[in-house]
Amino acid sequence: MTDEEIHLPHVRKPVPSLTIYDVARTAGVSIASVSRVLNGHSTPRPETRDRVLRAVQELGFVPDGAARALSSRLKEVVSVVFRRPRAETQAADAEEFDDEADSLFFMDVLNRGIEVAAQLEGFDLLLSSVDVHEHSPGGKVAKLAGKSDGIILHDRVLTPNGVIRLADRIPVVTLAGTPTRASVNIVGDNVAGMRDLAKHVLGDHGYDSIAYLSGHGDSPDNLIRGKAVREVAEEFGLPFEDGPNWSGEYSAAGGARVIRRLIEEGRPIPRVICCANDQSALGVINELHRRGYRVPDDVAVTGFDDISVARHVSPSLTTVRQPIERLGALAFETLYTMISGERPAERQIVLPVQVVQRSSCGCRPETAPAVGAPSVR
Amino acid sequence: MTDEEIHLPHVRKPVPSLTIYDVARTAGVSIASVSRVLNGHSTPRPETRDRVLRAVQELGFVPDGAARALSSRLKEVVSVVFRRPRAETQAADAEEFDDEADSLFFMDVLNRGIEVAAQLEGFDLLLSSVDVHEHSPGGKVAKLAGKSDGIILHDRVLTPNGVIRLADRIPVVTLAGTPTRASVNIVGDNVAGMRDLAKHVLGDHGYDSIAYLSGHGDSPDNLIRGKAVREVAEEFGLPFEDGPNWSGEYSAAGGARVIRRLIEEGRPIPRVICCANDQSALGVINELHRRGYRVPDDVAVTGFDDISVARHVSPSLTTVRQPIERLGALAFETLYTMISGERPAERQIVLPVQVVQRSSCGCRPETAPAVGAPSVR
DNA sequence: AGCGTTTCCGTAAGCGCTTCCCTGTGCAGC
DNA sequence: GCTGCACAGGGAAGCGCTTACGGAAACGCT
Repeated sequence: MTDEEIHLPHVRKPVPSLTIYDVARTAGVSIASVSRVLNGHSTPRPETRDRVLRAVQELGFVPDGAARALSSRLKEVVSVVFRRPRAETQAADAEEFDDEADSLFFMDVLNRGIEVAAQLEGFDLLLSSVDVHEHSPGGKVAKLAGKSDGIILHDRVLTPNGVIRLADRIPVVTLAGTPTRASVNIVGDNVAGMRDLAKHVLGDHGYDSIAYLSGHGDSPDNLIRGKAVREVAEEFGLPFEDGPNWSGEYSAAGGARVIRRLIEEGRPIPRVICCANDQSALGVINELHRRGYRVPDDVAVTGFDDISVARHVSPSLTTVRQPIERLGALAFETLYTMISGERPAERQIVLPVQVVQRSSCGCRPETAPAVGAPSVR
Repeated sequence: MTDEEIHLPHVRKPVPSLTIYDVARTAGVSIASVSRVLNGHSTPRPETRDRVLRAVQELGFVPDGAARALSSRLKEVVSVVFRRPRAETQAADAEEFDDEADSLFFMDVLNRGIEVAAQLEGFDLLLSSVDVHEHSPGGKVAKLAGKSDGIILHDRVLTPNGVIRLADRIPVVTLAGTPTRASVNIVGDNVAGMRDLAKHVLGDHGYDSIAYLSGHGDSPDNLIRGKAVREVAEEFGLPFEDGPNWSGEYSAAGGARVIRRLIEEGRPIPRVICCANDQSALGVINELHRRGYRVPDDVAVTGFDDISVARHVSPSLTTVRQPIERLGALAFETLYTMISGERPAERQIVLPVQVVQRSSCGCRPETAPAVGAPSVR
């Protein structure tokens, strides 16, 4: 008689999972009452209420989200879409993969901000990435539209036209993108932040040359930041560099690569390197150290974002703090009002940012109290 | 007569979004045929097929996920739940918040691994965090169960009993947790990894004392790692320290705090500090530098996980590489087989890890003037 | 007591899909 | 020309819930 699992036929749901009918039966009421109790509507009599709740408790009932969504026309889900560097986890070159992957750090924090804000309204996040080489991410994103009440698009997921088309079907908010007639864009104040930072290094420190190590070429944030640095350099009448040779792709490996090539080709290193984000600044600093350059004594380096490790490295990183989580939260909140049927007040919301002066620009001596910097070298 | 929107009563969906009926009408077929075409079932005639696809294209139709899920009993969604340090984004102390938040780095990478694997099967991730102070996360998690086909639980979300209760209703996989009779646990080989690492610093380098800077007290990973270090220390007959004074809470700030107190209280610093993860190791190293200690010359420090920044800091961090993304992918794959109705082969899957020797243990001279491979070893 | 209100709750109609079942058509075989 | 069969595709049921509607019960008032 020991015949466990002889050949049970690949079933979906062996247990026909309990429904609201089961609860109704157990409680001796109608399904309508169960629903009302569960949703706190139209205050049922306390006694009925108790009966239902007891039945729910006893059976361990959890209402099916799909059925609720279908019926109430609200899924309580918003999708978040971002671009991911590589298609496969099992990429051949794991090292390379990791390096690319770390450019996602910023997004992770952003997503967390969205998530926390969403929880407050009882919404959950449907997270989805599209491959950076995906030709038409439109299809994938459309599928998500079917699973959610609204969509938050990170940088560079869809073209402005794609965004418009999507936004006709479902509320859309973009992060660090560009606003369209149908979607709202949320962004940090790149111009003010980068200008302040550039003015600080050029003005306060008086360095005599500067470069912008760029992020992804098609990222609006990147373009704007680079332009800001250039403009400040011109205002100061100082030499400025950027372009294809200065493409750090937002990653530590990318930043290091730029420096490596620079040195190998014997080109001069500018006195200041303004990086598009913190990750690439980390790579730059590390590579400079490797080659025997001192930061900030020989070269000053700055970042952007103020990710948490920025203050835990030596030299600690001078950067521009973006209210990352707040950006995410605001994205959700905006989307939420759109889902509720209101039309958003503005097409774009710009959040203030703030220069954070640490050591890598030359502001603070590295090892404050004691022995000379044992860190760097 | 200019009475635009006199007082339209807060509608949900002004546009009664198109349905499969609209497509059917446009294509001149029945909804059954549309459904069949869309799902590739029972090969309809090419001509019909084209008509339908053209209609879909023309209208920009996207099937409603909730309706599909309700009908087909498959949501194509898995939930991922993790603990989040603080409740509110707008926490008063932003600095503090960030520090806590960076302990989430590991999870983000893990989640990415899950996500990529899920995409391969057409599944999406429903991301949800529970507050670390939440008393009974069971309710929140139960709600998620209603929205998904399976659940992946990070470290310390539910008690083993809670996991069992949940796993009776829906497939559950835990990450770095403990296996139960109904759920599967996926974990890196903490014991082997930590033992190898400890043997390396104690054996190969011959250091004479060691401490374990712990992570969260109730994290299984943390407990096991600490135990491994202790055992190796005992095998070598060397002094070992851990305990409440050595609680780094997995964060850079936590690691720094431990060192700060240690120094302020004038207690001796062990020759080696094995940290529970990379983040806290970063904090430790930074604080040691601040106080004038050299790493690895005065104190050797190691991490765990091999997050990407580990090789972009100076000194680069000796650590144990976990196949983080692979862990996540495996979690999904396992969950997927469970959702498909198969029972998992094992209650627990342990993935191999690997010691990565860099500078912070004393292995490599810091400023390598060389050009070549800055990578692993 | 009689009537109008209000409250509570059951009935049933969907929500937008998938899929079973069955009809209608075209075609091969006799 | 008739029967039998394969197959494309339509009708309709049903997934598990919310909610409009309306009946019954309970209450307040004259």
